[in-house]
Formats: sequence, C-alpha cells, structure tokens
Amino acid sequence: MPTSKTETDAVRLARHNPADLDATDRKILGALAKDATRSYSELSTIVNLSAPAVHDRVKRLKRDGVIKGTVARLDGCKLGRTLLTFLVIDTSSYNATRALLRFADRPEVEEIHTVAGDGCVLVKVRANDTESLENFLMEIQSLEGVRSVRSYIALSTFLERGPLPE
Amino acid sequence: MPTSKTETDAVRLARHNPADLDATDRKILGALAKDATRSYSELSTIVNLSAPAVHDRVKRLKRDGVIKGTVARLDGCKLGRTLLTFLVIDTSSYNATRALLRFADRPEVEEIHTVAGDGCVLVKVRANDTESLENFLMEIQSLEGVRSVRSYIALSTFLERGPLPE
DNA sequence: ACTGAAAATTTTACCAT
DNA sequence: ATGGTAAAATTTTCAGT
Repeated sequence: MPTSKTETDAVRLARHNPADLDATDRKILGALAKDATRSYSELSTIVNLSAPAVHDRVKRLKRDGVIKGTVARLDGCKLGRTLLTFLVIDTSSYNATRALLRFADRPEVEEIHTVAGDGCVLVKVRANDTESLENFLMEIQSLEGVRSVRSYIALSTFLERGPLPE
Repeated sequence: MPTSKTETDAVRLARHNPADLDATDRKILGALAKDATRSYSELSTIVNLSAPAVHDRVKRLKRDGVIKGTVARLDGCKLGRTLLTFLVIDTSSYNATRALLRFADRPEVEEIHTVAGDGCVLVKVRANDTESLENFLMEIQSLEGVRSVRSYIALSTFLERGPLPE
C-alpha cells in the first residue's frame, strides 16, 4: 500500500523540513539566540505583541524543536580550557568511526561530525593544555583503523555562536 | 616603576587565567550549560544550598565572565540551514585574513578562528543549500590573497555543545 | 491575540554564623 | 565572607473574551 501524501509530509516535517516561521517567529528566535534571559514583556515590545502571545509562540517553537534548549555559554579559558583544536581524522573502517563517537562523553570534546570524504570524522576539542591534547591525540591515533589525524590549533577565536534564523 | 605582583595578577585574572571555582561552582555551571531554564530553587537542591546563595554564585560567575551569556540553541535544519561545512582557508597575507573576519555578520557563519599554520583561517558555515554554499565559496575564493579553500561537508552531527567545566 | 488576575520565580534586604 | 530567612518586585501562566 502506497504511503499517502499527508503521511510522507508528516514524516518529512518531523525529520528535516524547515518549520514554517513568519517574520515574528524569526525575530523572536533571533533575539533568544543572542540572549535568552529576555523576559516575555521585553520580547513583546520587540515584536509588537502581548507577552502571552509571545509566550504561546515560544511554546510552539519549543514543541516543534526549533528551539532545542536554553543553555549557558561558558568561557573555555576561564574554565581552564585554553587550547581549542579541530581534528580531521581519516579512518579506514566504520568501526573506527564508531570508536570515535564514544569520545562524546569526554567533557573536552564539544563537537563530533562525520564529513564527506571516505570515513572522515571532524572533532572539536577544547583541552586544558598541550599535554592533555597530546594524550588525547595519542588515544585517537592508537585506535584500530585510524589512518591519520590532522590538527588545526586555534590561535584566536573571532566568532563562535549557534544557528541563527534568516 | 615596576608593576607590583598584585597588579599583574589582577590583569592576568581578568584576561586569561581560570577563575578559581570550587566543586559547587562547577556543579552549577555544568547544570546551566545543559539547561539554563532551571530555577534557583532547583539548582539549590542540586548543590545543597539555598536559592539566594545559588543566585549570588551565579551573579559572581556572570560578573567574572565565566558565564558569558544565556542563549537559545536553535535547530539548524528547522531553520532551513541543512548544509553544515567547515572551511580551512589558506591565506597569503594578513589583509586576506582581515577580509575573512568581515564575514562575521553573515547569519550563516557561526565560527571564525585563526589557526596555526601560515595564515590559515577556519570557518564554520551553516548554509541553506548547496547553491548558497557555492556562492559563499566563490566569494571567499575571489578575495585577494586567498590561496586555497578546503571544505569539510558534515554528513551527520553526533555531538554539538559548548565548553563544559570539570 | 489581547486584557486582567493568579501563581511562581527572581531578586533584594537584612540577619546569623 | 558566606549562607539563610523573609519580603518585595517581576515574570510566567492561565482564565475569559
């Protein structure tokens, strides 16, 4: 039995498709992406709506997953993490890729992506110092199926933020 | 006149040095980095303190810059940004590097770092589609002093978060 | 989506250790 | 200096329209 149009649309909507957002939604999202401590009354003046109306929209945006959460942005240096590095890891097997994903629970690991190119993984690491980065690199290089690791050590960070609307 | 020890310490503290955080601070920071919507009374039960005591600590952590802000994390795909790419750009002059920093106000650009290696810049871009990525790449490649651009296109993202304490 | 009111939370002031 | 208690000021949230 063929899947009906509405069913496929529902699946698509839940998975990948952009939520349909009007200009007001985008304004709210932009404001909250920069500073989520703003009160609904503040937001209401920004978008020319009442506070409860803004509240309803934010609730919907959270329910739909457009807003994935609200988090505190911490200063890596102030936490003692002074060494930001991007690793591009070339793996020869999917096993090795899977092994790399297990590093997700390390507090110094901030991002893990698989990238195009045969079996490449990109990892963003914020280590305390050169020594702990070296230990981390050695751990990775000793994994079965890891062909090579290229390190891009950040000298200065000029911009660092999450996704923005529009 | 030589700078006194306390002065240098003050400068150091303000610039790079880790703030001195006890276990309670770290617990609070870890909790807020995951979910900053938690109320002070919730946090107070986590760390076994009163709500105002937690409030005082959070206030101090904000004043000292350990907490840089509180932001909403948005879903790139839901916003229509489906194509996450890391660019490693090799530049031949500092002028070119400066030109790249001007892309900071583009909404699709999320990170810009200078990285070790002669005049390299790393850019994290979340484009709407392949077409807008291509346009972006062409803009960058046409800049005077840009030698080469390597693109790492993300296929799947397994982890994406900010700095954590501990 | 707005008005107005109730509930919860943040935030201050003050006191104790 | 740090944390607790209690009260004031906001903010969130839920009615009804």
